[in-house]
Amino acid sequence: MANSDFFERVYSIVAKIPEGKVTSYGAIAKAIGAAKSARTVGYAMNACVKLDRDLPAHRVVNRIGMLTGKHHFPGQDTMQRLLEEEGVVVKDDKIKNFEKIFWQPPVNEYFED
DNA sequence: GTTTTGACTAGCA
DNA sequence: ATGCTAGCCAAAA
Repeated sequence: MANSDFFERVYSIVAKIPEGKVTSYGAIAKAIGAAKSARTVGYAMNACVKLDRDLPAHRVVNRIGMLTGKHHFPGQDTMQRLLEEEGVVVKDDKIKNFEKIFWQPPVNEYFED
């Protein structure tokens, strides 16, 4: 199917992140059946910007909820601003109540194999 | 082909 | 608790 590419799998999950919620690279990696590929997930996100994807990359942070990828956005504070616009509280480059607004991506059966 | 890189994570000092 | 090291995987050079 269209998700044959690793990037497409990542994009499929990221695109499903509810507004006002966030998730981690590791969670996404696990959801697509590549729990060890958390780094590669971030790699895909960097590529997604170049591809002009409408993915909510600002909702994806590392496992502790820190905005590690903020420097990759057009503006240095763009990521945080986008999050705050959705109601996500960000403090010192870290998401407040991270565990509260954490969104666990559903593991699609198509990704299991 | 091999090497480098990176928006990660878990473990250890 | 904070900081560093090593392991991990996929794409780009």
